[in-house]
Amino acid sequence: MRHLLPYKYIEEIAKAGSIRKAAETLAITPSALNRRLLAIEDELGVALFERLAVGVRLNTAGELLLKHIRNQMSDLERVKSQIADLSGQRRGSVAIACSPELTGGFLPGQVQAYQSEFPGVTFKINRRFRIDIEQALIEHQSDVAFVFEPMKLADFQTIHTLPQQLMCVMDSDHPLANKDSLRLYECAEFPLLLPELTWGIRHILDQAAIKLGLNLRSIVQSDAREFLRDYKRQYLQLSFEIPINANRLPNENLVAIPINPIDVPPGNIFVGHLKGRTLPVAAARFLEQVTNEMVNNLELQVD
Amino acid sequence: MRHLLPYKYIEEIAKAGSIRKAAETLAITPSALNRRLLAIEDELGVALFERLAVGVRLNTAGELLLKHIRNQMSDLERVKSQIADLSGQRRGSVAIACSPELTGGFLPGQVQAYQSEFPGVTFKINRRFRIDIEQALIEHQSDVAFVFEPMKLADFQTIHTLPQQLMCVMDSDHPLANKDSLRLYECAEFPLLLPELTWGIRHILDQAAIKLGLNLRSIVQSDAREFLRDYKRQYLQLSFEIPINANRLPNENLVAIPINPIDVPPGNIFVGHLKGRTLPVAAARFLEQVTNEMVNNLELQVD
DNA sequence: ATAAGGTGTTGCAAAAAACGCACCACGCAT
DNA sequence: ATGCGTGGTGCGTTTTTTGCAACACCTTAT
Repeated sequence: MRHLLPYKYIEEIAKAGSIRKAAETLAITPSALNRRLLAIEDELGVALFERLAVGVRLNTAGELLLKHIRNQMSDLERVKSQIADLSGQRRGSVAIACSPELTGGFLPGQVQAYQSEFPGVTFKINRRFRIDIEQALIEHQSDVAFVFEPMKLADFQTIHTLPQQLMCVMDSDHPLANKDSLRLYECAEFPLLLPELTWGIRHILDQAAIKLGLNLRSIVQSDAREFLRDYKRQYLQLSFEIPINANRLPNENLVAIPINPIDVPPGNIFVGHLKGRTLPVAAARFLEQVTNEMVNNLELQVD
Repeated sequence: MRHLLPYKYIEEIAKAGSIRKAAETLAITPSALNRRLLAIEDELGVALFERLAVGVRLNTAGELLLKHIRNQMSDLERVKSQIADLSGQRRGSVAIACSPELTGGFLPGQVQAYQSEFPGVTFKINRRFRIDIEQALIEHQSDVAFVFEPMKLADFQTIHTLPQQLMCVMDSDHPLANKDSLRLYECAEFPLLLPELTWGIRHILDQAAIKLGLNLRSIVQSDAREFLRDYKRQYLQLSFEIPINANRLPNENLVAIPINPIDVPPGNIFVGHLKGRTLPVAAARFLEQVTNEMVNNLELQVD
């Protein structure tokens, strides 16, 4: 939409923190961009940016307007998606923010299932830590979010929650491999493969360890899921997973055993979107599909 | 805001039902307006209007977009009001839709009180029947609404309700004037001054009369409050009022006596705005003031 | 201190977009 | 058939926007 180009300009200037840099990415001259900004500020009667020697920075008024701009642009996308939908075609783009715990297995399968039915819909999946996910929604970088143990829920509209009891993953010939359930102190006696502090799994484990007075010895710590997956276990090392991934273990020699809920309370996967927002058709339908799948197929697995 | 002129154009075309007529009120050539419309439709990839021989009419897609446009414009007004507010100045415009029962007395006093504190704020008061008020909110013609006995509340966000027991108004030397409370059959024996069917007061009275099997004899029926006010009572005529107006009777010779709630249940004044909308600062503050006044001063009067 | 490199801003001429006018094709009522 | 109204279009003109260059200012490195 050409007519709300000024909005895009403001957004870009705010992001770049400099008119000249923004002008470069917008492929126009700094002078032209500057004049448009001045024109808008003149119309509004207030400055939107404060001018620094090194560039510009959003004003309070600017922040207010920028929020409106983002809302407005997203809402226009939603309208366009609705319009496309009523002519029979299902098009659009779904931007997903998800915890690193959820990048594999279930979610890709759901995206694939949706896309096989509606090939016109494109997806963008962004891996975000639990502390960053809400911000991604606020900035309208993502339409929907799948978070394991979110930090905040202030601007988060929860659609569905799925409890996940932590599981311990080990080689099938591990001393603990025959148990039905594990206490945390049993795990603590072995070297561990732990994710970074930014992960929800790690957060739950750390809190439990503090409560129980245990010391978890981390041998290898990584924020790359693939690394932990392909790393060959040795010295009886243990790692941890959540049930939604447990039936898709990378190696057939591995087993996953649930940890006793007395030691480690179950975490929750939160599914939702930005509060107060009406989602585009494609995103809403996808969310519907996923929550249905969770209710019908995943919650039964817990039994 | 010059840059969303296209939105204004679409809105005007939809209202006028013809490009040429819209062009006239917009003070541009039909050709220019037409080309802008075509450009927008081209950008969206869909027609927004269906072309008839006598003009144009909104498409389904057009209705969708128009709703977005109205939302967007209102929200921009809100942002502008917020921006003005944080620079200390309280400016803006408050558009009020209110039932004819509420045009006098209380509401003008409230507007006056607010305006004496914030002279920069302008007001628009639109008298609307109970059946039309919600539509006025939906079309963003009004920011806030004061309705006596609303018809629908589907898109209405209620902020406050104030119960109003109907009162009967008569000359101070009327045979009924000494009573503390009136039964409806007592009133039915005298000629009545009734408002139109579109009024909430009339609706309540009619329903009560049907339930009790009474026949209310209307001598003068009018939808103009001023007429009923200035009309000189004769032949022992009675009229009806709600308590919020009862202490501002136009004539000192008149008295207002409550009707027994057994016969006529109390009606309600609903105060609120469009559901899902964030009001501009001025409108929100005004609403705050009015509801405070209602809670602190009016509800006590009932005792 | 001085020079260099960055920032936002502004005159001015060129380019682009929007506009008004006249005109066309079409549908409907007289 | 004949007006009269409608939306759409080609073309010259006007208005707006853009790009270029230069300016004034500040920060940072020399």
